[in-house]
Amino acid sequence: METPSKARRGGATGRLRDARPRRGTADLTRERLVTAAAVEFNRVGYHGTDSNRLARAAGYAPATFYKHFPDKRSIFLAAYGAWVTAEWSDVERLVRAGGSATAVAARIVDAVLAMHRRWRGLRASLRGLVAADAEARAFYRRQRRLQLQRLAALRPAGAADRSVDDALLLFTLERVCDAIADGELRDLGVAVGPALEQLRSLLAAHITRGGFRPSA
Amino acid sequence: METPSKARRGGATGRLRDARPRRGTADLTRERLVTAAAVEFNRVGYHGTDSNRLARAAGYAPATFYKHFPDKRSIFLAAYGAWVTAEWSDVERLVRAGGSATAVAARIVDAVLAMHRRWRGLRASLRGLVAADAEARAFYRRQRRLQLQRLAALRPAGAADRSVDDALLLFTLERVCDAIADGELRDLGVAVGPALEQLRSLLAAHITRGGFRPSA
Amino acid sequence: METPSKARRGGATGRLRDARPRRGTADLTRERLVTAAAVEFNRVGYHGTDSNRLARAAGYAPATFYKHFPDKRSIFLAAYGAWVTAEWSDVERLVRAGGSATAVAARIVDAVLAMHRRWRGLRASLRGLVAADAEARAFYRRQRRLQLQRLAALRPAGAADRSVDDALLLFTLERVCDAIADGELRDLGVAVGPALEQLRSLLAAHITRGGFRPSA
Amino acid sequence: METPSKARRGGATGRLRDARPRRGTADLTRERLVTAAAVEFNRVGYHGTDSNRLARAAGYAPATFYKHFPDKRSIFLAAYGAWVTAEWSDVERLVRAGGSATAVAARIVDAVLAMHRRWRGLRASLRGLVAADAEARAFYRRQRRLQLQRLAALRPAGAADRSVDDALLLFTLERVCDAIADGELRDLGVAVGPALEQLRSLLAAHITRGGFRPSA
DNA sequence: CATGAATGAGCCTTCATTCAT
DNA sequence: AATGAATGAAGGCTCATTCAT
Repeated sequence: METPSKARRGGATGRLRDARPRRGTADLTRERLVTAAAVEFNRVGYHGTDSNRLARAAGYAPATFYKHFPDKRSIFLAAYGAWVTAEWSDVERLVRAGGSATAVAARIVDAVLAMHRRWRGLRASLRGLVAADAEARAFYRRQRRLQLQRLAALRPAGAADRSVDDALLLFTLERVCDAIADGELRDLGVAVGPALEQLRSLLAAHITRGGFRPSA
Repeated sequence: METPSKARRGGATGRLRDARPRRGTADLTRERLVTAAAVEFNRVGYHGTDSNRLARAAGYAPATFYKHFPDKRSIFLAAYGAWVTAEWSDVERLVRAGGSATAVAARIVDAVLAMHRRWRGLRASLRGLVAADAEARAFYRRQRRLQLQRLAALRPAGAADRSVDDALLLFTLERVCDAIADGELRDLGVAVGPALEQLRSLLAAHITRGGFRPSA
Repeated sequence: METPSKARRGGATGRLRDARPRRGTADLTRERLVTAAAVEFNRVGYHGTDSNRLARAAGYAPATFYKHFPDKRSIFLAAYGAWVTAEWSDVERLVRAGGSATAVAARIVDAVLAMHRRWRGLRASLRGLVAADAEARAFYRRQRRLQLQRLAALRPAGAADRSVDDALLLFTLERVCDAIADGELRDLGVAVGPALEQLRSLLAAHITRGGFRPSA
Repeated sequence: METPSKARRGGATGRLRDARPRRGTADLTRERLVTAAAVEFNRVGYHGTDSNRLARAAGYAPATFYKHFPDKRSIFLAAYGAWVTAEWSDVERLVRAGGSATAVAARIVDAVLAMHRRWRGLRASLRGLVAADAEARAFYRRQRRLQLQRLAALRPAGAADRSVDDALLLFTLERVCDAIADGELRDLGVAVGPALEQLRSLLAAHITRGGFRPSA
């Protein structure tokens, strides 16, 4: 909803020259802005850049930015939304790929950790913004509720409600992956390998218990 | 209450114990600044105030702030440091008070949660700053290492090393208390009571296992 | 005259040649800023104004200043650079106008003195800045080297090198004109007329000796 | 008048301990302040320090500074006054030492250049302040008039007035020594040796012409 | 659709200076 | 005589945001 991640290339005005990405469709422009912003935020943090630079990073002028987003926070949340979407696409793909609970769990944990590592700057900024800004906080929690729904959707139709366990699982997974990605665990002298292993078995147990796929 | 700089001129009759002496010692001023800043940060967040306002909130002029702190981040970290110290004084007092592992655990969890609730704004700002600022991050992790040491000091002299478990305990305790204090759990539809109960038994088990008091 | 930002809204009837167009080109804005700054510095000195006032004096808001100059020193040096350019345009024009060495010398001295008188505040600030600031000093000396080159360029192609004499001449001319413009000579009881006469014959002799024009 | 350079040591309150220079006579304190300020100004320039630091450099508290000087400018001018006095003591001593005009001239030029070299930071600040501040300018010119009087006093009683030549001489000597001390000449590619030689013969000629000593 | 020059509010910081002791 | 904590005015600079084209 917030993040148009579908590729759209052809519809530009057939001009061949003019290297700069000007005069595309509104959606294409918006997408470029979000993508560039995600990279920028990840690199220097939310407060480490400004809307003029974000626009320039995507190849546009400052005012163009405000044609597509009401403010800086808004594009950040769009970037985060896209990030969550991408992460869940990964997860759902891995679930669909099938295999034993242990195998699926391991793949998911690895994928999630990879996403947290690659985008740890973005995620750190997210935590900062969520801490400081009510609207960002609301958006963040809305995203998490959506995640719970996606998780529930993975289960058979008539399965019992497991939202509490799901929540704690999400919560733990996210927090520990952040801690590993940021080097927080290492700084405390806690070995990463065992912690990861624990995450994997936690997830495997969860799958086995409630099983979030109808069939193997 | 705001700034008592006027309205107190005439009464310079050699009174010794006057209320709020303006020309106090440097230490007293610093302490006042930190205290006022903690309240202010807790109320409006790190980015919600500025050094001039912090000074005024303590009853001083802008320049006074910079006589005591090199910058805004610095006073924030001082405030957080004081907060951690206060929390641990509580914890250590409760440990010394004695009682069954269950009783001690319950008291500690309640005290920690109370501190997180009372100062949830401060803690949210801390997370934001830690996410954005390398020096704040370093300070934060140094504080946590100190906490591990304090925790270890509570155990009998020759006890085995349990730093990994300690770390995960601290981590969980802190994170869950933040989540409860911020209403994050509630927003996800997770009941607070059971979560708390789980925290208490986690801590009780930890005490029983490694026992952090020499005598029961 | 100060800041025409209000009171000019309605008349947007497609007039082409409007007075003082606000949204002009960057170059025009920059030029306006430099011009206004030169006047301002000349009037109240480098430390007598600030970047906000300089912007306002040119009819702009504070931030506009920083779109064109990184700092206050920078615009000052730009203003001084423009001043030097203007002075040398005068000098070169007078040289091209031709006449006897004596006549040319007299005209040049008069022109230079006029420039020093008109801009004595600017020049005094220059000396102050050069005394205090390493970068300003470097800029100033670079300017003087350029002057030496311009002077050399006035001579016939194969003429012998006279850079030492040129330097001393520039040096003397500048310093005495400053002293006269500032009233320094007068304050010492030294008559200005004779001093000027001496400058003129110094310059005339220099012209005759090395002759800085190919043809009389 | 402005600068008490006479040594005064004994009159302190006979205490032996207490390393800090507290509770001396007012004159002694003032002298310490001026001396420390001269060194400080010379090192970091007028705008490179502040009155608090000047006080600390002399071993006193900020308020003490203002017990002895009305403002920062004032102590700077006192320091400069002391500098001029010291320079002229040198010059007069060298004149009294006797010898040929050439020898005396050489010694004086060397002494003056040494003073300019040693205190080039102080002198640069002086030029900056004189450029910016009317009162500093007035003080500076008063000092130069005093110099003219001292110069005149070196001549036989009934000698003719030579104030114009004296002024130009002082002017040239000062300016060229500043230029050499600051490396300005060198930067223009002008050799220092010849320039100095020229200064010496200028001065020697001046001595011979008007002779500022009655007898050798 | 895109532009880019322009903005004004406001933050962080410094400094010359004072006052109660 | 000396202190040192305290000041308030102001200056340099940034940033999210807008407007006329």
